[in-house]
Amino acid sequence: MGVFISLDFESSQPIYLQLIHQIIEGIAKKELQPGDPLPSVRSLAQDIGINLHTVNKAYQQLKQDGFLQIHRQKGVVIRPEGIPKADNIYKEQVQQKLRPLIAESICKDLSKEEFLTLCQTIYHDFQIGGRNDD
Amino acid sequence: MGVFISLDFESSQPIYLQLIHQIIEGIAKKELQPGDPLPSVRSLAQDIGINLHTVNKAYQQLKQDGFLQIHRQKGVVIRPEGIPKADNIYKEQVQQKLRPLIAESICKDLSKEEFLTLCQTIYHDFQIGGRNDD
DNA sequence: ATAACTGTTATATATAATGTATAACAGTTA
DNA sequence: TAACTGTTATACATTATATATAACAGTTAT
Repeated sequence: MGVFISLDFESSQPIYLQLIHQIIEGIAKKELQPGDPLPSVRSLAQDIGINLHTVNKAYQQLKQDGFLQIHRQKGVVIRPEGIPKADNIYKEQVQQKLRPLIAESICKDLSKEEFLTLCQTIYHDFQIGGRNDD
Repeated sequence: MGVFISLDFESSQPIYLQLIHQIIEGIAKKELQPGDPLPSVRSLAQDIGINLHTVNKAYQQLKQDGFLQIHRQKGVVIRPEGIPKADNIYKEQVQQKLRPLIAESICKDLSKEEFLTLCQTIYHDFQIGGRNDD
């Protein structure tokens, strides 16, 4: 089971945040599915050359956000019951994060249509095409 | 000209970042237009009860990003030539910021259509009061 | 039972980011 | 001259980030 984590140690973005995003992307791409095991804090830390506490910080936050389930003596797995669905509170949090990005884009004359196209491109990268099963 | 800055000192988000976002939102809403003056670092700092260096840090970054023009002995104004238009590099930066947000939304079963609707709502918020009919 | 493995906790250290506090400088304006 | 600009420098405190060890409590395989 290969580890598909790529970190940028030159980035101003904290390592534990990059780690969180990489794991979430793995889940979004269905490379990681509910029940799938993740490396132990020690093995993953050694594999990517960082401290086990940095890995643990990422795991703890992912657990807090409902992405992971952690058994003290067993191990770490993707939440078997699935990731908690988006509620209204989450949607507001998303909007709060989108706000500065959209404001800046408006200032720079990036049209709404272009912005939405940028979003669509990312969805395409994740190979999600607004699937309809009716 | 009063600048409506509202900061959340309890937030984990740095003050200078909140300040940057507020000013950019003001420009996006056309409340601040090219050539418009901004308060001096000292007066704005005193108005909102923070240090002048915190204001200066925000101003410097906004200058770096092309939003402000700063004359050493004159003052600070919204860039008279207008804000630099979005280029491909900027679009890639936007996508890089959108990526974790979209990945998380996919994990939480927020559909692409719902996500784009959230974006649309924000665009609608910025459109209010931005109507200039002549 | 021993050894190797889990997550967890504690302590300590180092560096950077953030924010404040003073002070001074150089130039402009009233 | 006095009051105002942005700018720079220094110092300090707090928090965030990251690492380094060490130990603990339970599991699992040998």
